[in-house]
Amino acid sequence: MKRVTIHDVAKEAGVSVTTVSRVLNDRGYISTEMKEKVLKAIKELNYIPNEMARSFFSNQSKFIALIVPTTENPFFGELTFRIEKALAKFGYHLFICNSLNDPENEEKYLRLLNEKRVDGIIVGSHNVDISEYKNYENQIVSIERKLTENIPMIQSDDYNGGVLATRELISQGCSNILCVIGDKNVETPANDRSLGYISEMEKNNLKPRFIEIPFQIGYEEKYKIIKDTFQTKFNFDGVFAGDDVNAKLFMNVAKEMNYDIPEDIKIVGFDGTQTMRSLVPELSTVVQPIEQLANEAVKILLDLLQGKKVKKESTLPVELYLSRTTNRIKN
Amino acid sequence: MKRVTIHDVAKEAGVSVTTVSRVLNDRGYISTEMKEKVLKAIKELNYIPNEMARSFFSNQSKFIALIVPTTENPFFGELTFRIEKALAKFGYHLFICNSLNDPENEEKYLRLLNEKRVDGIIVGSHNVDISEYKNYENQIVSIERKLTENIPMIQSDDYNGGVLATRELISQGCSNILCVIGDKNVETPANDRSLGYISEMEKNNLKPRFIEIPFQIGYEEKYKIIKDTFQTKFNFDGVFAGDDVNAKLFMNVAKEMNYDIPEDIKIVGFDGTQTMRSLVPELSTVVQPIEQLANEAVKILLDLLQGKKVKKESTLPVELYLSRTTNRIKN
DNA sequence: TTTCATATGTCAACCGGATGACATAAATTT
DNA sequence: AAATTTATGTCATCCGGTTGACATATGAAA
Repeated sequence: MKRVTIHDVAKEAGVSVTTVSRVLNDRGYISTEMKEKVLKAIKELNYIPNEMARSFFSNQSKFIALIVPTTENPFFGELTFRIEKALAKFGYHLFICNSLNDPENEEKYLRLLNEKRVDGIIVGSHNVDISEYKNYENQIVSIERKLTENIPMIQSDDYNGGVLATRELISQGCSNILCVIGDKNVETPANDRSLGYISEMEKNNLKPRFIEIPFQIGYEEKYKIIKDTFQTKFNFDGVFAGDDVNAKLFMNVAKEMNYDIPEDIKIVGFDGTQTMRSLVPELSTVVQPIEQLANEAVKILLDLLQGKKVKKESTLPVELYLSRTTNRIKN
Repeated sequence: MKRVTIHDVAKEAGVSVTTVSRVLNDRGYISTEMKEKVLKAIKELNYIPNEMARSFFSNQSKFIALIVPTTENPFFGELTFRIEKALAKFGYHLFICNSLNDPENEEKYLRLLNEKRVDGIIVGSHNVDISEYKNYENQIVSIERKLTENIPMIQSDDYNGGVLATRELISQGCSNILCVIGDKNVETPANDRSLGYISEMEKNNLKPRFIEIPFQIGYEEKYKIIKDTFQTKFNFDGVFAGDDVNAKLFMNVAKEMNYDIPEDIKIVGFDGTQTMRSLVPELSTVVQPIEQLANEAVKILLDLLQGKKVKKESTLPVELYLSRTTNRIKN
C-alpha cells in the first residue's frame, strides 16, 4: 500500500496542498472552518507527515548526536539518559555514538555533521586529536572537555571537587593521600580535580602523590594497576579516586588484601551517579550535577544552533556526599 | 558560504551530474579515467553528499531506534553499547529512546517509524500496552519481551538461568529461597526465570516463595521493599534476585542488618554485565550473553527490513558465574 | 469610495541527489 | 559488416513537503 501524502489529504479535503501545509504549519490566514475540514481529512486518511522530507527541505534533522566513550560506564549511561530527556523537551532526538576513545571512530561521527544527518553534537568523549573540531565550532558543545577556544564547554566544578574530597580525607586523619588521575596527555577539566587536590595537600604541608589510570582501559586492566599499587607501594591511608569506578575497585582490592576501610584506608570517589550511590552507598564521593550538566549542555547547544551568543564556559557546583569510606556512619 | 552539491562537482570535473552520481554509487559504465577526474573534483571541493537528501530519495534513514527503560541501568547501558557497535558494522546508526516505561512515551517513539525518521526499532522496554505494535510488525524486533505473535523476539535462556541459580543455592545448603520477580502483570520472558526457579524448588521438595519488585521503580523504593522484606518476614537463607541491581541491594541491606553473606544468606543475581562483574565481583550471578543478544537482534532486524524470512524466537544460552555470595571463594 | 486586513486558491520553484529513457560514439565480438 | 558491449552525456522526473508570488474575494475601517 502506498504512503498517504499531503496531496492525498488535499484531495480528500477538497483544498490545495498549500492550504493543508498552512494548517500543518500554522502559517498565513486560515479560517477555523477550513482548518477543521483539513484536520478531518488528515484524521480520516491517518496521514502522518514524512519527517524526512521536512528535514530535507528545512535542512534540519532535529537530531543531536552525543559522543561518549561508552554507555557501559555508569556516568555516561546516566548522562545519556539525562540528555535524551532534555532534548526531548525541545523536539530533538538523541543519537548515540560510543567512541571507545578511538580517534578514528570519533572522526567518523563528526562526519555525520557534514552529511547533514545531525544538527549538532555534544561531545563527552576523552579523545586526543582535536584539530578536526575546528571546522564545526558553531554546532558543538562539550561536556567536561576542552576542545577548541570557541567550542562552549560545560563542566562541573572539578577543582572544588578535588578540594572538598581532599579536605574530607585530611579532616578524617589521612596524611598519605593518593590521587588517581586519568591520562596525563589528555587535557580534560577532570584534571582540575587533581589541581584542587594538590592545592589542598600543599596547604596542609602534605606531599601530593599520583597514580595514573587511563580512563579508556578496561576494568580488568584498571584492577591490575590498582592491585599493583597496593603490592608495590603501599603506604597510603587515603585515596581520592578520580571517579567512582576506580573508587570501588580500590575498595575491592583493599578488601581482598585485608585492609579495612575506613580503618586503614579512606576513600573518596567522584561522579555520584544514582546507580553508584544506590549500589555502593558506603562510598563517600563528590557528586556531579549530572542532570544540570545535561540541561545546560542542551540549552547552550540549541542556542548555538540558533545563532545566539552563548557562554563559552559554564561551571556547575558539586556536592560532597559523605559515607562510610571516610568514616561517616550511614544508617 | 554555500554548501557544495553534486552539481558543483559536476561543473568542476566538467562532466554531468549523472556521471558523478554514477561514480558515487558505482552504477553503470565508468572508465577509470573518468572516475579519477570526478574523485579529484570531489576531493578538491571537499564535497560530502547530503545524506538527508539521499535518505529522502531512497526512503531509508539508516537509523534504528532502541527503546529501553533507561540507560541508567547497567544492563541497558551495556546493551545499548553493544547494539550501537553491531549496527555500525552495517552502516546503521543508533537512536536512543528512554521510555521510562511510560506507555505514552513509548507510543511517541513508535510514531518515529511512521514519520520515516527510523527504519526499524529494537524494543527492550517493559511496557504494558502492546496493541500499538501490531501496525509495525515488519520493522520491529524485541529483546526479552513478548510483543505480538509476529514480532521476532531475542532472549536469553531465562528458564535455564532460573534453574541454574536455584540449583546453585540449593547445592550450597539453602532451603528457604526467596525469588524476586518483576511486575506480575507484565508478561516478559524474564518471568521464565521464576519458572525455572519453581521447577527446581519443587524437584527438591522446597516451597517457592516470591517477592515482587517492579523493574521500573527507583532505587530508593526497591531498597525500601527489600528492607521491609528483611524486617517483616526474615526466614530465608537464599535469594534468587532476578537481576544484579536487586542482588546488590539485598547484599547492602543484609550487611546493614548484620547478616553475613554467604554465612546467613546466599545470593544469586542475574545479568552479569561487565560493570557489575567488575565492581561487585563477589556476586554470584547468571550471565546473560549481552553481546550475542545485541548481535542477533541486529541481524534479525536487518534481515526483516530486507523482507527476508526470520526466526520468530531466538534463545541464547546463559552461564553461571560463581563467587562469594554463594560461598565460592574468588581469588 | 477607497483602503486594508482577512481568507482562500493556484502555480511553480526548490531542497540535493537518484534514476530511467534515450542518444551517440568508440571499441570489441561475432 | 553487423551486432554487441562499454563509455559518456543530456534531459526530465521524482521523492514529499515548504514557500513565495500572485490572483481574487470578502467585510470592515478610514
